[in-house]
Amino acid sequence: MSKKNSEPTPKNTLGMDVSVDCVVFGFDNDTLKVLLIEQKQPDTVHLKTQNAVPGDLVLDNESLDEAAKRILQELTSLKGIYLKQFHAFGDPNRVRGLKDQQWLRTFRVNPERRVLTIGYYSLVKLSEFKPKAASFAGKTYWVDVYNIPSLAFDHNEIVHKALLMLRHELMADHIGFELLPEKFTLSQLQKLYEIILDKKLDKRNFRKNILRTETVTALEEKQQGVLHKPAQLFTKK
Amino acid sequence: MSKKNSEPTPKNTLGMDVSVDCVVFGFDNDTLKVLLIEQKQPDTVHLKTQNAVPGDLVLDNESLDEAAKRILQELTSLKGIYLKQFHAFGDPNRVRGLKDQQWLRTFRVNPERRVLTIGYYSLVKLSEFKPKAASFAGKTYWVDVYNIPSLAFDHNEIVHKALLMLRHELMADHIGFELLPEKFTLSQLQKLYEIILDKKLDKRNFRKNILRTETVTALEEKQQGVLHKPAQLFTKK
DNA sequence: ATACTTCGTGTGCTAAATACACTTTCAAAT
DNA sequence: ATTTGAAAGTGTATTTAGCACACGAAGTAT
Repeated sequence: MSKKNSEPTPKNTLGMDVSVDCVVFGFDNDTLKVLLIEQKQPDTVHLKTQNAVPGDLVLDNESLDEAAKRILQELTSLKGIYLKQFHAFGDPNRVRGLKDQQWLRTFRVNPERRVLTIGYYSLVKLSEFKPKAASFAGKTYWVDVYNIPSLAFDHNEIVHKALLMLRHELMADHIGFELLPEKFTLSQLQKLYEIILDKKLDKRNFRKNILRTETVTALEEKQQGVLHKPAQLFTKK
Repeated sequence: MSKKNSEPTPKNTLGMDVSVDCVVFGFDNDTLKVLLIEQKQPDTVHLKTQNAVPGDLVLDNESLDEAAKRILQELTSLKGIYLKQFHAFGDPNRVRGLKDQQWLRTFRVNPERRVLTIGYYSLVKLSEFKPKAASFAGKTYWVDVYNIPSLAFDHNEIVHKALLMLRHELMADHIGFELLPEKFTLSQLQKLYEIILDKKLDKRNFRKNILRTETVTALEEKQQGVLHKPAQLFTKK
């Protein structure tokens, strides 16, 4: 085998760890929230814990989409969650914090190995969400997407980009109801849009638009127990 | 160090090879083309060579964007080429062809290692393109994007997705002129749009639109050497 | 001079986007 | 029973963007 002749000089024999990070969005009727986890800390280290977006290494026999689905299901029991790959983050210096390196040294078999992460975002019905203990996480929190604390690694950048991509897709594909309960009113939906897009919308025009796209259908049912005129309920078509 | 207590079971210590594949688009005034390379073949194997999209492993100290830029510059001397990450392809079975595995065995230090690839597309001015010998490539070809032969790995899928993303971005950001010479006529630009979007456009409406977006500026110069009324030349703003 | 070819432009029509305000319906309180 | 509060639900007029359509102008070649 005359490898030498035809072969380009072999490069990068180190390999990388590949992880998937999920920016999980939820909506509580007032604010758009992102799910954070408290990073597990080494027992011996008594620093303040860091928060992060849930993520994990991609297993050897698992596709990226499968990894993302698994991460979500380790945090919650929900099935059929909306999930979308949005960007790969591969800067060689994305892990530069002291705490980040400490964390890697404790929880990774090969802490020196470069880590590439594939960003996904997912849309979750907060009403149905029940946190579960996940192997990679301690406590979980929901925080306002417009007021995110400083996160581990490059997760602030990841969340920011996820929001931009979500805005894009909300306009293009009207996926907003994925964040609402099964049954919802058009006012709820409008408020959701206003918060994600960060601007006020006109009620009548909004309704015309949504009804024209035919992504939702009216139910024969009305809101109950509100102290004003009850709204008609809708569901996704 | 009581690792055992706080640590989730370590997973996936194998690591992956991460590569970047570039779908390079060019335009020759009639067809939208994609740059393919002839994959180097092991000397001892006398099979028909396969074609592929240019790509290479990401080096240890290199970001994804840098890797993409390097791959392009190994094929051509051009600088400042338009480049955009569009998707990560990470199916564990993306390398399933016999030839693909043979190729990996010859040209990769760790041929069994799973390979993840990050897809980029780039827009190149064909007129200025001069192919260069790249370490990872044999000959290079331009082929019609609507008539792509069977490619190595999952590169047919990669090219297809790149085209979809290019269409999206062409509409949103009017990046078409990246495929044309410095100076171009609006008719050339329109033809480019028609070919990328695969549909006919109305001349007057197209001009109104382009001029309204103000992505191009008129030059004080006209086409020369054409056997009809010469068109005004434009350049990107 | 003529023929040939593409360039470059204006208008009317239709559809979509936007701005805007009042009446209705229910529950709660009196 | 009546009133009050609070969001629901609805129509129209105006502006703007999208679309279809045809002909004279400016150059080259003979």
